[in-house]
Amino acid sequence: MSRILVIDDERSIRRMLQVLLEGAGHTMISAEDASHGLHALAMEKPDLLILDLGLPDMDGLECLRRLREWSTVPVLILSARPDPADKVSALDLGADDYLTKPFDAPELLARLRALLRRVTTPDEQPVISIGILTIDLATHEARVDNQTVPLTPIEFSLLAQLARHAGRVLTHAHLLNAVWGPKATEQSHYLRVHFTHLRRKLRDAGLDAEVIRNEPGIGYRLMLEDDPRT
Amino acid sequence: MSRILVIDDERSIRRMLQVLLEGAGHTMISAEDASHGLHALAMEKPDLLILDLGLPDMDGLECLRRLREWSTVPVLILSARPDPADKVSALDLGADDYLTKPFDAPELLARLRALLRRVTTPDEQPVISIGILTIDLATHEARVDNQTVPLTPIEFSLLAQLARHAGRVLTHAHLLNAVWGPKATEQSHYLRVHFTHLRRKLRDAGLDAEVIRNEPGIGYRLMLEDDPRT
DNA sequence: TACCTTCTTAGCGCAATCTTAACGCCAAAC
DNA sequence: GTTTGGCGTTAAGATTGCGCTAAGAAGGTA
Repeated sequence: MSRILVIDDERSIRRMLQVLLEGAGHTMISAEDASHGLHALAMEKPDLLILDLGLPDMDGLECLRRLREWSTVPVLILSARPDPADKVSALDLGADDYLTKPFDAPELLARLRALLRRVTTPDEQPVISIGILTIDLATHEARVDNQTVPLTPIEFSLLAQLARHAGRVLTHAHLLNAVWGPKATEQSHYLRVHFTHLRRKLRDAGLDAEVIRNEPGIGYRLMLEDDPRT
Repeated sequence: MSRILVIDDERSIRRMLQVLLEGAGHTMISAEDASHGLHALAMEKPDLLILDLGLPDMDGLECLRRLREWSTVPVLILSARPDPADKVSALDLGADDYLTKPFDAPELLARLRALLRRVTTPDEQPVISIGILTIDLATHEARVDNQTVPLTPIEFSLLAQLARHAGRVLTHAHLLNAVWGPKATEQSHYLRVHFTHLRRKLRDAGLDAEVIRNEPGIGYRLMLEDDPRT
């Protein structure tokens, strides 16, 4: 998901954050003091910085001030001091959020998500790419070879459902529920008709229609790669 | 400095925030329940929203979810419940920060400054140009070939909405919220009528009316270039 | 008051899309 | 070898969504 730099001198905290962040799908880079941290920030260009204020070689606030002279990376401060005045100085020096130790792990992750969401540019939309097929959830566009395939609303949402869980089988009931609502979970013939249309349009656009595969009696799946196990 | 909307049902809190915010140089707008708050958000377009989760007419999280369907305003949550799980849900529904009552006034102000600093992006240009069409958000003027096109307020704000997100599909609900407010999210026939008028005026001014394209069942989009597919 | 602009509401026709039904195919089960 | 259930395909109504027009309603101004 995102690359996160942690500057903290305590090995145990770094360990704990590593488990936490990688468990959430992020990549973690770490540094154990301010000078290495600033160097890593310049070299690695992470998406976000978690900064402990209690560093051995430099005051944490000073570190923050220096990096803000040239970097706009979002910064979440970790600190053992719960004094509100500390929070105010850190936030005014350019920090984006401030958590006091001990912190609640799910809350930390949620605050990271909030920061990353705010920072990722709005045109960096959720786009799913599978081979030459790309599905843009925000603009409701499906492209093959960068050529837009005109899909109807139902066709698009079927494809989007499959793409969201690419490679896995989605049951008839799941697809019907997601596209037509809970009242249609029995109408599996809808799927046969609309998948015919969808496959035809994808084939006309130059895509191997085998990418949408049927699992008899179960449902449908979108193949991730050309995986020629019959 | 900034215009801040406060949605809170307690008069005493609103009073206190008023003193606090205006003392810091901001302008405060307030609403005492969710429905008035959503209305004020659509009408006043504040720079930031402070939302209390304990509202009389609607669950605060529901209110947040609704406004996030069409607004990207930064939101700071105020809540009496310190449960971390509440924080996680609110942050994941689109909140940017979360403070529990009672809060420290200077910390609140600092967190507001941090949010506003992060959000006030210099890239919101007052003039948007797409081909021979230019839209001046400051003077509320639309020009084709440097010739002013006389638009009514609703027509202009529809066009401005599309232009702000040129190339992307804006859903019916998004447009209706942005132009008419949250009470009109179902009245999609408004869009048909006013887009007819808008397209006619643009066509009379010499612009290809195809620049405003309909995505059936979804919404409308402003085409970026002449993209003669189909 | 009268006039003018703008917005709201209703209704019509058309085209795109969806639903429904019917038919043939295939593979597994009997 | 026959039957049966699930699937793909096609085509015909039925429905929906859209563009458009026009007639009130509302609000502002002289």
